[in-house]
Amino acid sequence: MSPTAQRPDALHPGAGGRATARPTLEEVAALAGVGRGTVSRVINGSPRVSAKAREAVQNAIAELGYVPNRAARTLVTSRTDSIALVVPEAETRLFSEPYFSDIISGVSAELAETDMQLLLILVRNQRERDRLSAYLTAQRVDGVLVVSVHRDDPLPGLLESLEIPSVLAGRRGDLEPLSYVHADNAGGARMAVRHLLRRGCTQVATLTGPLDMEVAQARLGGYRRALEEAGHAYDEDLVGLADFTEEGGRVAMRELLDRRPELDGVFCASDVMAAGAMQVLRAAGRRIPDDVAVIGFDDSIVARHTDPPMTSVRQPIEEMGRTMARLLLDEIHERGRARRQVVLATELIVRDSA
Amino acid sequence: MSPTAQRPDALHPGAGGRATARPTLEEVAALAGVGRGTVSRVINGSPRVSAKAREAVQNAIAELGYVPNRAARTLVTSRTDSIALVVPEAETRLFSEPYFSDIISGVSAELAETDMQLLLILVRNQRERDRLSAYLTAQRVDGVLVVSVHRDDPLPGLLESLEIPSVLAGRRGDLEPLSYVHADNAGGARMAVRHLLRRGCTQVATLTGPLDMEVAQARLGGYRRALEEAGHAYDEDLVGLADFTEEGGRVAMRELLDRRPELDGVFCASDVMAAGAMQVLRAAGRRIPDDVAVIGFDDSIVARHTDPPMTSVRQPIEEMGRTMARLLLDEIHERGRARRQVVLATELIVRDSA
DNA sequence: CTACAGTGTGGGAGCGCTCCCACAGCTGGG
DNA sequence: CCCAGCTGTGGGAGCGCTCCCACACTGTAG
Repeated sequence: MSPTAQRPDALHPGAGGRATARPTLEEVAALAGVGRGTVSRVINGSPRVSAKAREAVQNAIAELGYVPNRAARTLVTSRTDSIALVVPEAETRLFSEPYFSDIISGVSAELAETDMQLLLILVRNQRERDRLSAYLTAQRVDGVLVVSVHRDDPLPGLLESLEIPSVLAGRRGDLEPLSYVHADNAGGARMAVRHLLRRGCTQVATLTGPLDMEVAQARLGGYRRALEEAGHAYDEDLVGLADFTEEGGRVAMRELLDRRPELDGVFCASDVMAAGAMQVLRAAGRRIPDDVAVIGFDDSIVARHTDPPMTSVRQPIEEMGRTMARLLLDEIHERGRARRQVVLATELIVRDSA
Repeated sequence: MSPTAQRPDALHPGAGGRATARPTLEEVAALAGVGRGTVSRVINGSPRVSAKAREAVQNAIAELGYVPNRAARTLVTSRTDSIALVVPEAETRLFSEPYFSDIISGVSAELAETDMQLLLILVRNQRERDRLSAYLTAQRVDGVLVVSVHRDDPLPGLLESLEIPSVLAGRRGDLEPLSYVHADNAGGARMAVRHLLRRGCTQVATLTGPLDMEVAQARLGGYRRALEEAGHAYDEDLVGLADFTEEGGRVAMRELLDRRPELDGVFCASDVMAAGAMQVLRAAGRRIPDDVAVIGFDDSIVARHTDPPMTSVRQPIEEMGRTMARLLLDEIHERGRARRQVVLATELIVRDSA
């Protein structure tokens, strides 16, 4: 314990040592020799302050290590300077896992510049859903991000009627009134199927997600469109209804093989479904990609580790998070601005499975 | 718009229709025919209230749909009723991804019973680290959870000196003064290596994580201990230093094969390293598990999808999150209670790679 | 009958801000 | 010369709570 030993104490340079009470606006004002109002104006960036006063205040703030008390500010402005990221828990498990952390990472990156706080709210049952309603009604956040939506999810409706600024990842349907950001699911699917056709597949099947989700619908739509553009008739027997999960992919793939043993390509609406499908195909003695080419969706971590490594459609998830945050901040600051929609491009990552 | 059309409006049953301003304590008091103090006592569960008054207040609260204003409460109590989950971003990428969501899921589950809010703070560079310091010093949270720690991470030291209740996932070293929760890394590693020995391996190598992390050290320690217990000398040539990543695993595995071509088992301190190692082994013409048996750590999603599916050590991550939250709440409510440590058991999930 | 604990209660003070009104000082036009 | 009209400024009021003091109103002991 030498006197020069550095201690992580660097935050009260002015104060004479131990952690005293936090300085208030009034103390800053006293030190700067101005009134409370002037200090407040400086902090909030008002132009109506003389250069001299502004400098005095800034020095005082630095000297005291002043940080505004958020609660006091919230009490009078009824802004909270915080937004909620709501995750319907059921979805988290379905989506490829990195999705979740990447969205958060993007949102957080965008928020880092502001002094907004990010509140995380997982909703896993009706009770928690009710709590969330009460929470939102009590105006405890300035805005809401929703990570994934089912067609019949009541949450977006609630947000709409409460008129809370909000942005969804994905949408409920074509005419989603709330702002949302999503990847070009249809385009990605179309790109994948075209890739299969180009490499010579003539019997291209698909494994879908749960069709009460717009993402699943959109990916199926892209599949269908690519086939039709290439002059193939849409054949329902080539469509395997599944649920984004590995086990669902296995089951649907088996049925598909029974119905259409001659199929030579499969576009899967998620990587884990594709992984399941690949297991089934291999068990059935099909070589990948020679007998059957397989493409997944998400470009998640499993895509790199299947055997062979999987060709997959990548969506810019972190960018989606960033965009969501940006839209939300806009909506919060310019109340009543029109809702906005953003579609981000997807990309085909070609590996060895197709 | 029929008059009976249901609107999601159920939260102001007493109010005569449109969203009016939120009711205050005072209005509740007026309606219940009591004073402000009595209402406050009822809300905060004080015993010094007559049954009659309590009932009147509860009715008034229900009728008005009253929800206390958090900011006002915070202003006077200087409790914030929120805790921060801090994620040093660099780590997130290293750890197998589900780790992150599972910890959050556990924490959130535990918090659901309380009215604590969960704040998420990602720290990815020095600037954000500074902001966090200011944030914590300004007492904007009642407690802090830290998701993963390096030996030289300054954050735990800061938390210690600010005396903020905090719980770490993992620890810096043997004598970690802060509360922490971690999996039995050493035990899991030992279990894995014993499994390899039991199946007949005689030359068991290991791939380590970065040794400035205690987890990596502990897993290496478990490896060493199992070998010594079985009467094998510790052989440095069988230890490949890596960094938890897939590429790191590949590089270290190649070196290991050069040094000790006769090795017949590898314990890897993470699944993704094991996946990288398996690629290298296969490329070198080794059959898994017949020529070389491989075990990973984390039992993450990749473990199920490698070829062959990987035997791996599972840690109870969600349970870790839950426990962290529980310890933190205790520490917040009983200020100055002794720091606590919790170690949770790991489990060997046997698949086909060993 | 007075004294005196012990309950339950009302309401003032005050947490640290922002908002806004009043006012001082300084132009410049009539 | 006065009176607008600008800046820039100080400080009162008040946001919605909790804390705590003072004050009934009981009941029991002296």
